[in-house]
Parts: sequence; C-alpha cells; structure tokens
Amino acid sequence: MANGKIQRITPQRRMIQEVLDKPDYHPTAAELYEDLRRRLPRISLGTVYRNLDLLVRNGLINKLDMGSSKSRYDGNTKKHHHIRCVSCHRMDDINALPAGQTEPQIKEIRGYRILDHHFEFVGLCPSCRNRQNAGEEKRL
Amino acid sequence: MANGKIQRITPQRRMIQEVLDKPDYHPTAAELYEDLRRRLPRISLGTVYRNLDLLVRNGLINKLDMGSSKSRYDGNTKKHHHIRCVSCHRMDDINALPAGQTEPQIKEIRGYRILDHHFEFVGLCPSCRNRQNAGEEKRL
DNA sequence: GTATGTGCAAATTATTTGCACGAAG
DNA sequence: CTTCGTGCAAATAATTTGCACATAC
Repeated sequence: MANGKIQRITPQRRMIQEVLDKPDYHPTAAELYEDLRRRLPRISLGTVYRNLDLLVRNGLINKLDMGSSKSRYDGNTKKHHHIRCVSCHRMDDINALPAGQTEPQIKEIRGYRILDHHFEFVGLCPSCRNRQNAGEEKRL
Repeated sequence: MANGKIQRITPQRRMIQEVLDKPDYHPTAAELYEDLRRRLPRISLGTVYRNLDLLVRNGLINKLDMGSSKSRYDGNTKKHHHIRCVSCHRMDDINALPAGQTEPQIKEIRGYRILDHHFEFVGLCPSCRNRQNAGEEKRL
C-alpha cells in the first residue's frame, strides 16, 4: 500500500466495501473483522485496518470518531448525520435534519475556511430507553 | 476514587480545573499533563486521567472525541459548539450558531430519546489556510 | 484516624507496521 | 513477472489499573 491510491481489487477489499454498504451499520474495526471472518476466515485484523484507512483516504467510506476510544466506519458517503446512544453506543443515521433546521451554508467562522459540518445527536436508543435507569451499561 | 462522586479537593484536582478554564483551550490528556507539570512537577499522567474522568462524570468538564485517536477536554460547560482544523487539529469554540441556524428543540428521532446535540464544523484554521496546499501536515 | 487520592510502573486496548509469502494485473 | 496486498506477529500509542504510601478532612 505504498501510496494512497487504490490499485487492485482484492476479495478482502471488495468484501469490506460490500459489508459496509448496509444502512445504519457503523461497526468498529474489530466488529467488522468478526463479520468478515464468517466469509473470509483467513482475513487478518491488520488487513482490515489497512483497507479501511485506504478507503477513507479515497473518500469511499467515512471514519467516525465520536464519544469512544474506538473508531467506527460508515459506507454511506452521502451527506447525513448521526444519532448515538450514550448507553450502548449504538449509532444510527439521520438523513434529514429535524423540522426547521437547515444545513449551514456559511463559508467562514473565526477565520477558519469551513469545509464541512456535522450534527451529532446524543440520546437513549429504543432498547436502552426500556431498560433505562437500570444503571450504566458497558461504559467503554 | 471508589465511586463516582468528588469527595476531596486536592491540589492536582484544583489545578486541572483551573487550567481547563481558559477559553478556546481543549488539550489532550498529554498536553494538559505537560502544562500541569510546570506547576506541579510531581503530578503523574495517571492522576491526570483519573481526575479528568472524574470531572467528566460529575459534569464539571466535557470530553471531546472528534477526528482523532486522542480525546480532548473542555472546561467550558455552557452550551457551545466547535470548529476543528483538519490539518493541525486545532480546535476552537463557537458560541453562537451561524446566522439562520437555531438549536434543534426536538426530543425524539428514530425512537431515540434525545438528550443533547452538537455541531462540529471542520475546516482550515487561519494558520493552515496560509501554508495551505503545502501538502498534508501531521496526519495523526 | 480513615477513606480517598497520588505516584509509579505494569497492564490493557486500539491501532500500526515490518517482513516474507501470495496473488492481481 | 512485478508490484501491490495479505497474514502474522511484534511494535506503538493512548488510556487504565494495582499497589503501597501520602494526605484531605
């Protein structure tokens, strides 16, 4: 993986993209690795990380770093936002902003040239709302 | 640090809060540690992490996990948003949303009970705009 | 005086990388 | 065939933790 361009299509690479194409699926590298192993038993975690990094650098997937030490990856490259569960760390897509909200069009703030923006909503997912006040879940 | 409540005020704990009170200051744990060592030469990195975690759990500071493997910490607990430089990872506060933007008031999306939301703007900070197209900086 | 907090060092977790072999083009 | 990619294992980087001593209250 000398430079940053994708040169070859390997089964590993193709499968990573294919699996990440599911909607509302934002796995960590380790979760993705477990998924992939069912179909490519000899794949290694290093290969998963190398390919994720390559796909991110080529703009084919996105890396999400939010509220956890582990990165998550998102195959949906269309503009959208996320909602994350504070309790179980589940993450889902939000394709349209809530009523009355519009995407900011501004190009400069505080001297920065603005390239992009994200919303993140934080809350309790449907499952965690139920067993809510059952104390903190995994607090990773 | 048996449970989650702050029991005692130690010089280390007081100094961490005091240093984090500066505006537009969002250091990583390691950066904060270096800062603190100038005034408390014997402080340890473990103590910094333990106190940051405790302060976060008590709502006295915020932890920011965005676009990097290192967490940053923010002493400003008033509602605000951030802009982050893609190149040098500098991060600044945005206290008011851009013209036309309002804070979402919605309480539920996709079955989640919404507790909070953040905007993050991403762009090039003033310094990096200058030496821009000078290729990628530290890509941490 | 006692429980909580600290410093230190070792442990853990997530991610990255060197190297020899394998496979895409 | 040649270069790029993979598996494996070891290396790094960030964060957490066990333990004996120190200190806030």
